[in-house]
Formats: sequence, structure tokens, C-alpha cells
Amino acid sequence: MRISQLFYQTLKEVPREAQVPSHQLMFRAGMIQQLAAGIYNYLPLAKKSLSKIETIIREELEKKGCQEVLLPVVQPSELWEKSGRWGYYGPELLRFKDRKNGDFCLGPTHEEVITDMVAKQLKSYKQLPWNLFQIQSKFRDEVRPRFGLMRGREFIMKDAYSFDIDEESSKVAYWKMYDAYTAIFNRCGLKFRAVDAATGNIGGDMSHEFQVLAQSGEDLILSCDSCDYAANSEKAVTPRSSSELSTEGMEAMEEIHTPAAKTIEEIAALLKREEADFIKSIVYIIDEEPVLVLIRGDLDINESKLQTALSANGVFLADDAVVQDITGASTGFAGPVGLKKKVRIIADYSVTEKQNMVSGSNKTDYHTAGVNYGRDYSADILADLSFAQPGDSCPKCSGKLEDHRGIEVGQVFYLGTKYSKPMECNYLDKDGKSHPAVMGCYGIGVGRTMAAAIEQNHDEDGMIWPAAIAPYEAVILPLQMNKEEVIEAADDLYAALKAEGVDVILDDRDERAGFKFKDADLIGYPVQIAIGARSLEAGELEVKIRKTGEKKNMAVAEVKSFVEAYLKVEKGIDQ
RNA sequence: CGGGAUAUAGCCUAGUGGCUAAGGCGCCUGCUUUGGGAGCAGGAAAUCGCAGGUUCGAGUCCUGCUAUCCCGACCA
Repeated sequence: MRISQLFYQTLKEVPREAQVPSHQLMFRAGMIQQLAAGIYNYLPLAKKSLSKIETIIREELEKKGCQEVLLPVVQPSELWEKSGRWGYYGPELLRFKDRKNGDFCLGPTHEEVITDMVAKQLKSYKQLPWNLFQIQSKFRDEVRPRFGLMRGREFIMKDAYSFDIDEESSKVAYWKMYDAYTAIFNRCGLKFRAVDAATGNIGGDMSHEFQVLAQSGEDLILSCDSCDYAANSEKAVTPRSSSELSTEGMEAMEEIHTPAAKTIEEIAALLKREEADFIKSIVYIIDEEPVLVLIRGDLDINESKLQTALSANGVFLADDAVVQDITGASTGFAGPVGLKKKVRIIADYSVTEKQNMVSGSNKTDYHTAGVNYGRDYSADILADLSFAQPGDSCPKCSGKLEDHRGIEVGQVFYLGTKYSKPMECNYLDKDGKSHPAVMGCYGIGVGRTMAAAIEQNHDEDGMIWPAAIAPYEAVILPLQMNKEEVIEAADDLYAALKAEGVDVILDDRDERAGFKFKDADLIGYPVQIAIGARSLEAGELEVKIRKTGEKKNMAVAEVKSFVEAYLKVEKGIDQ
């Protein structure tokens, strides 16, 4: 490609809307345009990089025996009603009617469609296993799209679904995909961790996220400093259990007037006590039933663990009216003792570890001191409902947990029969008995992977692409476009590198040297080859490695083999 | 969905209620220049987000709407 023909435009200034480096840089480099909130045009440079990521994904999945399909973006409500998610998915599912007034949605994910498709084909255990994938645009009407391609509403995703006869073979498929993902992100040249993850609404009971490590990452990851344990902070555990409180030293309960002190912070300041002395009492609506959730005042309730502990479909904070109804007090004064209405109580272990705690009195403007677990109240369920913290003990060894920021670019789930059962995706076993297929699902955000690569690899001048997914691997910069010999040398080198299969671009614009250098650094071609009149006279060119900033003069004849060798190493291809 | 902010040319910005809405980047023409986003001269490009209102007069004040961004909640 000659840059004079390339559909792009670089900018010096950043639009106000772009806040994170990947968004700013992709915008400045003419890779993306915003069409609406969370919806983008991908211009040629972006498309080149996306295609390279997709190719790596295809190759690695096909190695594992996966087969590519392409499923519709527009999906009929019937399938979603069958899986139970039509009523349940919420406004993130963009719904609309066709001309015949039929209900449809834009696919936010494809479990329903694929399970239905497979159900139509699946008859016998002899057909399995299957693992089908597609690379497709998805649409989720996110409440708050942000950070450019990192969290768009429309986004490109690779999703794969495995179908097996039983749990054991499904887990084999799961770990195969885990390995494929490891290979994919390694080939993309990214630093990442695979971490234990919560399964959220998709269900299932085993999941790993692939997190690209970057400062700007939205996710907090905790990993052990001495073994391979790593988990999303939602899921991370540290060894904990309930404890028996000694009755010695227990004080009598005492009601304290605490007007207008609603938050733990306010009440702790008012009573001059530690936040850890309080019982945080929050009313949740869990699968339409109100539940009182208790945790020590200095900790936060981990809703993901809460959902898991109750095997719930959904966990939402109760509104003020519900709190009033249950506690008889306005919000901020809830507690486990003296509830107006009996509700289920689920407590974190932390409230069983401490004597004489302070909780709301279920009476507006009053708190009660001297509250003790076991004596004054008890919970229907005790569980770990907290977030593990950096510095906590590792659950697998004697190490300590440390924190990292990560960008989730892929996730693998073991699903079981959550979709195959309702969608009647069944096969007959050897004895002619019918069973639902056992499924797994596996996603990779393709656009997000591209954005994450930039978040992880950039500097003040621009992007620093890993060679395997760079829009172009190398750029040739003829520095004086009025000198015949410079243009000729550039054309020759361009032809030579192309002939060797290097993905090279030629900056043949009639621009000054500085302009071309700035553009090249911004786009972040892994290799820049400058051809200047002076060095050319000496028979040399200058090769710059974007990643290190290192510049080398070398003979024209050497450049080709140097570039080839460098890219091979960078792309992790054995020579 | 709660809180906050913004909206002036493709992009970044300026613009006390008062004359023809200003500058930079980018774009076009010409000259000059050619190793880190050059210089000079000229030029095109704005229904000042939309709709009302106040006023002799609104980019500027008021009301409503819309869009976008940020924090939180949410997030297969």
C-alpha cells in the first residue's frame, strides 16, 4: 500500500470525547470514527489489525477442531422465550418489531441461536463432540458505553460453543479452548493472565477470563505472588470461615440515638468508633424476594459471590419503599435485630468474628450497640460475601495476593445443560436414552483485543503495535520526495520486502521528513525504514525499531534480511 | 437509572446582551523549503445542537428537548 492512496487522516489534536489512550490514538491515527455512542466505523488501518487478530483466532481454533459458522444478527423472540432470557435479559437486549409486528432482537450473544441450530441436527451421541464458532458483530445496548472500543454497544466478537455428551468430555473441550486462548493471546504478542472468574448471568459453574494487563484496565485481578493462582477480584477468595464467639465480655444491647447518621462512615464518625465495629445491613431483592445481607462495616458486599451463594438469577438493591416495609425505618437504620418483617438473612463470615458490634435498630435515627452474632441474631446462611484484598493469603498456597489491572479480552465458560435443556438440544445415547448436550461457550472481544493491545503498548508519541497484529509491519519513509534516487531506492525496497511477504507500506506522500516520522510513530509500525539522500550516498538506510526506539544504519542490501529476521522473532515464528 | 459536565467550520479552542462570530490544526491555490508535525501570500469552509421564550437586539440570559463525555450503579 502507498500512503498517498490510503484512506486515512492523522490528527494532532484529540477530540474531547476520547478519554483513554486507545481511543485517542486510534482516532488520531484515522483508524476509527464514532457514529453514535458506542458505535464505530472501522477504517482501513483498524480493519487490517482486526483481520490479523481474526486470522490468528481462526488458525488456533481450527487447530483444535473448531468449525466456523456465521449466525444472524437479528434473532426472533421465540428462541429467547424458550431459553427464558427474553423476560429476563433487560434493556441491554435491543428489541424491535418487524413489519408483521413480530418481536425480534439484535443478538447480544448467540447461545440461543446456536443451541437451536445444533438441536435441529443433533440426533446421536455418535455425532459429538462439536465445537462451532463465528466472528460476528454483536449489539448490547449498554447503559453506559465508554472508552472507545473497550466498551462499545456494537462490537466484534468471536464466540464459540462446544457440545459434548457428558460433563467429563465437555471439560476436555473447555481446557482445549483454554489452551487455544493462551496460544491466541501469546501470538498476538500481549502480556496477559488467565484468571478464575465469576459466571454472572450466563450461568454455569466454571469460568476463566483472559485479562490483558494494562494500567487502564477496568478489572481488578488478584494473583498469588508465589503460585499460579489468579482470579478476578469478584471471584478471588482468601481462606475464611465462620467462628464461634466467646460469650465472655459480651455486653448488653443498648439503643443509641443517631439522628441523620445513615452511612457507616457518618455513624462511625459520630460514635467515634472504627468502621469495622459496625454491621453493614443491606436489603437486596434476590429473585424477587427481599433478603437482608450483612457484612462488617469496613467491607463491601460482593454481589457476585452473593448471587453464587444463593444460586440466584439476579441480585438488585431494594428501593427505599421495600426497606421501609421490611425494617420499619428509613434506609440507613436497617439491622438484623428487631426487623419488622421476617426475611431471609445471609451474612458474611466477618460478622461472626467480632463481639459487641453496632447495627441499625430498624428504627429511624437509632442504632444498637452490643450486638452479638449467635446471641442476638443468626443468619439463615453464612458465606463468604466479601472481596479479597491485596495482601490477603492465597487460597492455594502460603503466598500473598497482589493486585493488577486487567482488560478482559476473552472468557471461557463451562455451561452444562443450562441452554440445551430448555432448548431441547438432545441426543440419544447407546441405550437409546435421550440426554441434553453438555455445553461450553467461549468468547473473545476482537475489537477490544485490538484496543487492549494499544492500552498495553503505547507511549507519548503513539501506538507501539506487537508485530503480529500491527496494521502494517513496516513503513518505508523516503525523506526527500524531490530526489529521484531516494524515490527509486524506496520503490525498490518496497517491492523487495513485499516479495518476501513483509506487510509493508510506503509513505510516498510529498511531505517533509518530520511530518512522516511523526505519523509513523503515531501509527506505530514496528519497523520504520528511513531513506535519506545523505545516508543513501553512503549506501545506507536507517532502520528504527518502534518498540525500543533503537536506530541502526545499515547497508541497503542488509535491510531486507534484517527486517525479515526481526519480524519473525517478534511474531514468535521459529526460523 | 442517580450525580456531574459539555455542545461555536472536519478537529482543538476564543468569544463583557450590541458592528460582518475570532484564532490554531487540517483542507485548496501559488511561491519557498526538504532528517522530527517548516515559512510566506491568498482562499473555501459555521442554519453557534434543536425548539420555544425574555429583549429594541441572543452564540451569550431563561425553559424544554436532544446528543456526547465523566463518576457511580450495571456489565454473556
